[in-house]
Amino acid sequence: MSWRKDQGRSERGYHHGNLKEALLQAALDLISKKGPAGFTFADAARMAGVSPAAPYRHFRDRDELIASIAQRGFEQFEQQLTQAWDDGRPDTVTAFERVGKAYLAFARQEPAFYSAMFESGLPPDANPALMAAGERAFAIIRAAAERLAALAPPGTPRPPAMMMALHIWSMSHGVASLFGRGDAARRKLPMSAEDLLEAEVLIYLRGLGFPTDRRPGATPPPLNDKPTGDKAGEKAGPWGKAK
Amino acid sequence: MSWRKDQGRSERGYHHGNLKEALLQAALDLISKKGPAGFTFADAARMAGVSPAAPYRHFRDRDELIASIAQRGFEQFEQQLTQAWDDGRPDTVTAFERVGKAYLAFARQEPAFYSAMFESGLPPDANPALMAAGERAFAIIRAAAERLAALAPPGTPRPPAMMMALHIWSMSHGVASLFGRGDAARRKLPMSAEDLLEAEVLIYLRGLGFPTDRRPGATPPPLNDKPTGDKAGEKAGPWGKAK
DNA sequence: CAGCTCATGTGAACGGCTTTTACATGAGGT
DNA sequence: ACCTCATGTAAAAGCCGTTCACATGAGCTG
Repeated sequence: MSWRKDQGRSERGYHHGNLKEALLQAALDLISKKGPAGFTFADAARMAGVSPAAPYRHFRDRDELIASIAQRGFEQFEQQLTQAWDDGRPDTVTAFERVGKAYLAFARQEPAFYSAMFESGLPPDANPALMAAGERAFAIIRAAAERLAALAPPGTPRPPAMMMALHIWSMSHGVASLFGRGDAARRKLPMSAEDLLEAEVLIYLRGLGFPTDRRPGATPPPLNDKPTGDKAGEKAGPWGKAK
Repeated sequence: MSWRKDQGRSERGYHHGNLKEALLQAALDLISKKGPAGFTFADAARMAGVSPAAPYRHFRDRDELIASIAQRGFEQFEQQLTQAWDDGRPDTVTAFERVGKAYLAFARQEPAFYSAMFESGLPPDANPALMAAGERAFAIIRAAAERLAALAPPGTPRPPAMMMALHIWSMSHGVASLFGRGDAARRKLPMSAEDLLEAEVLIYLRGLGFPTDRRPGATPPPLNDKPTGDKAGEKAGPWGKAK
């Protein structure tokens, strides 16, 4: 019984009672500390106070545990994105930018989930449920892009919503994985990852012809402006005072 | 001697003669097949035809081998980017887009290097040489952005080159890691990763005020156009016929 | 060429991990 | 009270990373 951690609150009998949940929780802790590679099945078992073989009653193998975590991550991710999108309130562009921020916030606040979702190296085709969860999360971005595309200024060609969604996703994921987590490759940045992503998305939207003026005192964007935002009052651009 | 692979061409004596190189090569093979997590030190030793302890004469531990590969990857990466950039010939915008393509091509053609560079989960601060190599590669993108920023159309605020470089990097990395490798999470895309990235960069540049017209018969972009490319002849936008 | 030295490779061993198998426990239904 | 089956344990096999004492022989020195 050397594996028995005495730290466990409640004395438990032969059966744990809630092992599956305990293992998922323990795995989350471990992954956030040591990355998905450093995480070991045995460690999770130890942390849950059971023998190294016990987890096999709940997960076929180590990969299935990680896949479960990734799936759960996508579900929480979907929730966060849904909440950020808030069905496009108060206006489409504002809500859209909020989605970008939520993406980054999730990567930062849930690095374990994020790692399991995007950096675990699992074959995505092997797990239909996992893939479906991922697609549901992406569907939020896709729906937001759809609404945004519908507002494309008249006179300009309407951008395909799917393409916009993929672009936004790649920007968010790129910023998140390169600069998003404290542990990850932190380079000296002239601005925060959040500001970086916000500027990127704004410039991109402007490239599509959306007006992106957002001064504090400004009236809400009419969304049917002239194709570009090049008019008086815009002198700083979407970036701040980056050196 | 059960580990001795008879497949080795030349019969060798007690000493391998070129073990370090052989290990790096073997590791590349293995990583491209099974990802950086699936790669094992012992496997590399087996493949090189030496005992499992031999690699320790050349690498402090497994992580150092992976770091060596990552470093080498950044060096090759820098070469490819430099070549693609070609000092901005024949014109800055064309060369800039070529850099984006080269980024993606590297991720696709050298998945093992790419994994080691960006997905190995190594602490970047622990290895100065590795970090330096990474920064040299990024410097190419940065230099290209610098040249591009200098050509910003007059009348618009000049975008900070560092920010542009970070944006381009994050787009490229985002597309590459989400859609770039055959093995990686391949979702059904309406267009290739290459086209996706190209459109993304073009839209972004247009958002900065650069003219991005690139029809086959068109004259080389004058680069001092009116702020936006919204003029006759532009009716399809940077995307193709995406559904 | 003889001899020395040290980089490089070997064998064996330790501890840890993953996974399997036979067995133990006890919660919940009959 | 009894049975059954999900859940947990113990033990073992096989792999890996890593270390250490020892073997080999390439290359220098004289």
